[in-house]
Order: sequence, then structure tokens, then C-alpha cells
Amino acid sequence: MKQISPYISVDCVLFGYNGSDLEVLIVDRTLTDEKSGQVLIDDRTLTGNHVYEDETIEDAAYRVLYELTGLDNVFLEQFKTFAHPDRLKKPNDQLWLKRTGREADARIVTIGFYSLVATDKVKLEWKGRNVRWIPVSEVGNLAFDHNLILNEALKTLQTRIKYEPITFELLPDKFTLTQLQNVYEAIWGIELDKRNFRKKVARMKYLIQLDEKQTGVAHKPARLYVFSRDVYDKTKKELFDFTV
Amino acid sequence: MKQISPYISVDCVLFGYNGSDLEVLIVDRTLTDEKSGQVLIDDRTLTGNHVYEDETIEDAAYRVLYELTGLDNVFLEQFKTFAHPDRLKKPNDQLWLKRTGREADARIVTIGFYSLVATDKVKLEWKGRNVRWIPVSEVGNLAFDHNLILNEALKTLQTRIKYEPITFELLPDKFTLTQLQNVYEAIWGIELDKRNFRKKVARMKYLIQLDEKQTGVAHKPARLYVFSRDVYDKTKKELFDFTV
DNA sequence: TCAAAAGTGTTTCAGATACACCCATGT
DNA sequence: ACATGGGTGTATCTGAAACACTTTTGA
Repeated sequence: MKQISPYISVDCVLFGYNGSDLEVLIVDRTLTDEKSGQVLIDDRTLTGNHVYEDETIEDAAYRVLYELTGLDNVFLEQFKTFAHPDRLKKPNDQLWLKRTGREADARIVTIGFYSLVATDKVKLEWKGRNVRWIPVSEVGNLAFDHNLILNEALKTLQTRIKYEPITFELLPDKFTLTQLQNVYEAIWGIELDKRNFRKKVARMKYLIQLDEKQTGVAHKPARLYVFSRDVYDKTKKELFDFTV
Repeated sequence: MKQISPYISVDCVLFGYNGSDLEVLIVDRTLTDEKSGQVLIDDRTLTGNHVYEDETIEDAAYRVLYELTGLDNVFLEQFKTFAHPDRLKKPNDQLWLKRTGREADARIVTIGFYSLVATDKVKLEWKGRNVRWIPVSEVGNLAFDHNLILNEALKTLQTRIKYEPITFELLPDKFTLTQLQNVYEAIWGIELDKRNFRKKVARMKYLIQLDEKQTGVAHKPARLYVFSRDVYDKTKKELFDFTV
């Protein structure tokens, strides 16, 4: 059995998109007293993971993703590390650590990763716990410092999509321009003009229009597009202008 | 005495500007065999630090900066965490850890911070070791994974200055527009057009023109400017447009 | 035939780029 | 007087923003 690095963990913020809202994958955390049957803890967390001694943190994060989605080519990026001495010191968190056989006093550094996945690819069970997609705006209180981690991940995502084409990771392989626009709108929480949006993406050579249309929709069917990483890598240029 | 967190460290990439090059603060690492007098190690590192058990990583990073500069209001930002299992496993690094009384087998996570300082504010000695500013392009091989850390810090800096006005942190409080332009050129390694640069900064209301000029220069003296954080905070706006 | 979303063009304005000369100072 | 860097304006082009109607499909 592999040895676990006891002071390092990774937390993964999995973002998904349900057609109208930006969602995040949340896991239920419940703890019931064995004797009395009393519910001691009933709240929620992000998906986290320990790290093995001989494993990189990236591999540890990919392990969570693989367990949740069965996919191994998912967008994943480190965004910030959380190491506050008191980050695991709330009463519920201490109780949880003790009851699940962890060292409750240890200072654990967690490296935050965020990930973009098509929501339908996720199983609804993980390590025996319930897993749910929840719109980011309805998440409420999370355990540990997971609200902080989620907020930082969201800020990173909002910024990153301004400069890098990663939004299609939230969509099926073939998608419409309206879906793509909706993703930007969901992440930024604003509305964009359809015509201007389309003029903008028309300049993005790595969005390839297919000879294919939606089917089974009760309106004019939209054209389908795919993202071409190949074209993107060949045409992307460094941006040396500055805006602020 | 405070207890040290044995598995967490911070590494600080201090960037400076000498009037023509972007520089980074580098510390000599020398180890001499006590009996033979033979030089066992003679190379260079970034400035790093341990973290105390009850201390945040930000505070630990500020401690390095304070020791080096005597300043406590320096620009500092976390940019990436380095945790590869083999990051301290090179022979010289193992030798160094053992001879300086550290646990050579332990996996140590280091959180990378970068910082922008006016170079003249730095003392030239730190923990009994020689400290030097070296142009980023001339750094050469560093100990541990410090070349990797430096490269990531530089990439972060190059990107960050596109969107946030932090470059003046590398200059004296009062600076000329040419100095400011030179900083951008040094960080990006490209040349910018003087007139276009000035038109651009003219739109930045937080650059305040003083009723003051350079003195003692053998040419038309330049006007001096200061950065106003106050104006910046009041006028900065969220950027929701996207460019890629 | 109606409901629903797809798809399209023009005008106006702001900012990006390219480019060359005179000015103020110290030596 | 000369060397040095400071400081300025215009023309062109590209992209951002604002804005409304026709088209195609399934029900």
C-alpha cells in the first residue's frame, strides 16, 4: 500500500454547466453517532484528496477527477494554495477529522485545483458519499475553508476565460454558438449581445463550423461547432499589450 | 521559541529593476568541509523561508522580505505551489540539507511568492549569506527546483502587468514615464513606441503628474509622476471583455 | 400558424499602430 | 555648440458597442 503524505492535500473545484447555470460539484458530509443514531454532522464539502508520498499534486488531483468522472483528459489547473493554521479548526471539522481517524491537530496544506467538465459525465456517488451539482449561487455554507476555496476558484475562472479559450470544456464536443455564449454569461453573471458575440468568435479560427445542425429542436436548428486545439496552438499569439 | 512547520516552506522571487534589466535577488549557497577545508557546494538559490506552526504562509513570506529589505509594505503575491516528490533530491541539495541539520528525506511543499521591490532598498547580506541582484537573463543554474520557480514567477509577472498597474513598485516613488516604459520593456523583452505608450498611460488617471522635474540630468529634465492607489481603487473597473 | 431560437449588418466610437521632429538641459 | 533624452500629433485601421428584423423548424 502506498504511503500517504499526511500534511498535503488537494481540493478540486469541479465546475459544470447545466444549460443555464454555472454549477459546482458538492459532496454531502454526514456523520451519525453509532450508539444514539444522532446526526452529528450534515453539511457539504468540495471534493478533496490526500496525496501519496511518491505522487505529484497534479496526479493526486487527476485521481479525484478520474474517480468522479471516469475521464482522464479533463481540464485541470492549480490556482491557489490554502494553508491557514486554523483552516481545519471549526468544531464540526475537528469532530469529522477525529471520527474518521485523522489527526485533528495537524496543519494540512491544501493545493486548490479547478476543473471544467461536462456535467453529464459525472457519477453521483463518490467514496460512499452523495455527490451533487449545485449552482454556484446556491451553494451556501461549506465545511472547512471550502467557501473560500470556491470563491478563489471562481475568481480565477472568471479571469482566465477572458484570455484563454477553455469554456468549451464545459460543453459537449459539438456545441452551438448560443451554448457557448450562455457559458460566458453564466460564468460572468452578465448578458452579452448576440451579434457582437458572434462577430467576436468569428475571428477565432480554432472554432470550426461543422456541416451539421441540431436536430429535434422546435425552432430553426443551430449549426454545430468544435474546438480545434490544433489550430489554437498554431495561431495563438502572445499578448503584450496591456489594458489597465 | 516558536515551532516550525517542518513540511511547509515559502520561496520568494524578488524582482528588481536596475535601470535597464529586470533582476532577481539571488543568494549564494556555499558549504565547506570543516576538516579538509574543501568547498563542497558553491551555487545559488532564491530566498526561501520556513513557516511557523501558528503563522500564515503570507506572513512567512513577508518575514523574508522584511529581513531582506527592512520594508513591510512590499508588493507580494502567491503564484504557484511546488510539491514534486523529488524536488529536493539532487545530490547537492541532499548534502546541503544534511549538513545544515535538516531532514533530507522529508517531502517539503513550498509555496512560491513573487515580489516587486526597488532594488536600492535591499541589504546585501541575509542569514550570513551573500545576496546579489542578477539580471534574470543571466541567472544560470540554481539549486533545488528554483529555476522552475523563477520561470513560473516570471511568466506570472509578464501576464499580471498586462492587467494590473504594479510595475511602479519596481521604481522610486517618483518616476518618469520613460522609466515606467523601460520597466515594461525589460519585463517583456520587447520595445514599445514612446508616443503610443504615453497616449496609453495618459488614460490612466491614477498616474499623477507632479509639478516637479528631474534635476541634474544632462538633457531636458523629465516630469515626475506618482502612482495613486486611491485613484486606482476608485476608478478600476471589472473587465468582462475577452480577447482570445 | 404559431412559438422559439437562429442568424445576420450598419453605424458610431475608442483605442492600436505607425511614424519624425523640436525642446530643454548640462557639459 | 553639441549630445542626450523629453515631449508631442496625425492618419489609418481594427475592434467594441448599440441596435431589430427575417428565417427555419417542430408542435
